[in-house]
Amino acid sequence: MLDVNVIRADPEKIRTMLINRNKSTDILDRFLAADSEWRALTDRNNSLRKIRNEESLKISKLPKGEEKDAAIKKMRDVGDEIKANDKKMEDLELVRTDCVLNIPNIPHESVPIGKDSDDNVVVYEWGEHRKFDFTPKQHYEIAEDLDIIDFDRAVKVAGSGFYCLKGDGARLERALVSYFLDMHHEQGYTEVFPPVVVNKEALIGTGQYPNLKDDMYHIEKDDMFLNPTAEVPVTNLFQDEILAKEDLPIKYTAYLPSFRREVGKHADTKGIVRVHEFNKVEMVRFVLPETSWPALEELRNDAEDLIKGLNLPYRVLLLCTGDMSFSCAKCFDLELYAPGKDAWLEASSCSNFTDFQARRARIKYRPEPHMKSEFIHTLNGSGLALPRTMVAILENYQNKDGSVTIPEVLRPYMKGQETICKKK
RNA sequence: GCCGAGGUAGCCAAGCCCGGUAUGGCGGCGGUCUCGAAAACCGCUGGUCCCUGACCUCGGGAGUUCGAAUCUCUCCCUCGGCGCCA
Repeated sequence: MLDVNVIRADPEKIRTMLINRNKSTDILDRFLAADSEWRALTDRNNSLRKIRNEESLKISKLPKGEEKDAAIKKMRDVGDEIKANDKKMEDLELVRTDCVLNIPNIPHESVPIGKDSDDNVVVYEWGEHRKFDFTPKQHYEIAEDLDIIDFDRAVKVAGSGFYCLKGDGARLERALVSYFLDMHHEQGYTEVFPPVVVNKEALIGTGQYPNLKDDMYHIEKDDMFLNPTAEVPVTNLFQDEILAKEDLPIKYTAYLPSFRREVGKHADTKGIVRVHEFNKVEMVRFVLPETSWPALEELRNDAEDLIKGLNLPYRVLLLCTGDMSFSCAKCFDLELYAPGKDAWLEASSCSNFTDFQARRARIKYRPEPHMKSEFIHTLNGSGLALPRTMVAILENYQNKDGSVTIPEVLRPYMKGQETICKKK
């Protein structure tokens, strides 16, 4: 959520931003109209309340009689007008809130202006693309040959878009989670395991609600949602808090399943590149405003170190204005190269949300004792999404005989095992 | 799920029955004093705005009233007891 004062002060800046983000500017005009009317009514009610407060106190001191009755009658009219104005304001408030909750964050000046993913900028690539002396297979072929992922039986349990890891596949998943969390621990993050089910307030806090509401699983009876990303429960842990300045920065990491309905997205239906439920390790940082830009670089480095450790080729993308998600001021995607598919797979998204989420979730700090509290800045990044890391490992580490070599850093987590071979 | 007790400022409490300006303590910050500190004393210590001032704020929302922390309804949360249960 943007500061409404910023919107009022320079609406044209917001208009340009919306255009750069490929969004309609109607929302801005609706906001401005509702806001000015709302403000006028607020002022009117403010002065009416002042009168009522003063007169009510006088009434309490008047003796019973005609004078008192007349004063009460007069105040009854004032009360009625206040109530009528409140009623009008209710509708305006709905429009105002709806608008302000749907206006995206302002991109940082270093973000390239562009229409869609074609305009994203490749910052750099890392790692050699392996030369194969055979035709590399796709991950689902490898996985099915090795019997480490069962797609068909998972469908019986949950439907399409779900999968079941098995044997060394399940063990590899667990090894990856442990490796990620241990690395983050060394990078100074505190591990948390928050609830997997989140409420609407939390989703508003991080910006998934209302604009992504149709892409989440909703538990109607309790009006709860299945977590779409650990960013939601972790960031909202500090909802409505004023954090001590000396406690910042706070660095949290969490391993949590994530759920996405993926409506209307039909690409990559085969395999585990796009699925409804996937595990992810997430990093979240709560920082002082003046430190959030260097913190974004650090966060990205933390994620990159995981990939480097696994020795997977990857590239860093700087997302353009049109492709960036709603709450971001700036976002880097880390994409792993998958040679079987011959494609780049997004395994991490590292973003600075500046004060956008903090304002929605009301997370503040006090710059100096007795000074007004101010919003902190929040950042998060995947470190990393499990399925796509799994895909990249299977495809990059596959051998001619159908086996897969286990990356060295994961072997300690798998009792020293070096390869995943076909069971006889 | 049922019954009971609660939710008041950073923290702890009073006020609620019986409606009339949000009361005290702790902690924190500043000042006086001191070589310095402690103690003592004084002041400050929720939010918004068009900031000499006003309005809002007692878990959320609605209602009654000239006026609601206080009365009524409703929802949420915490604690305790009972029931059910992996």
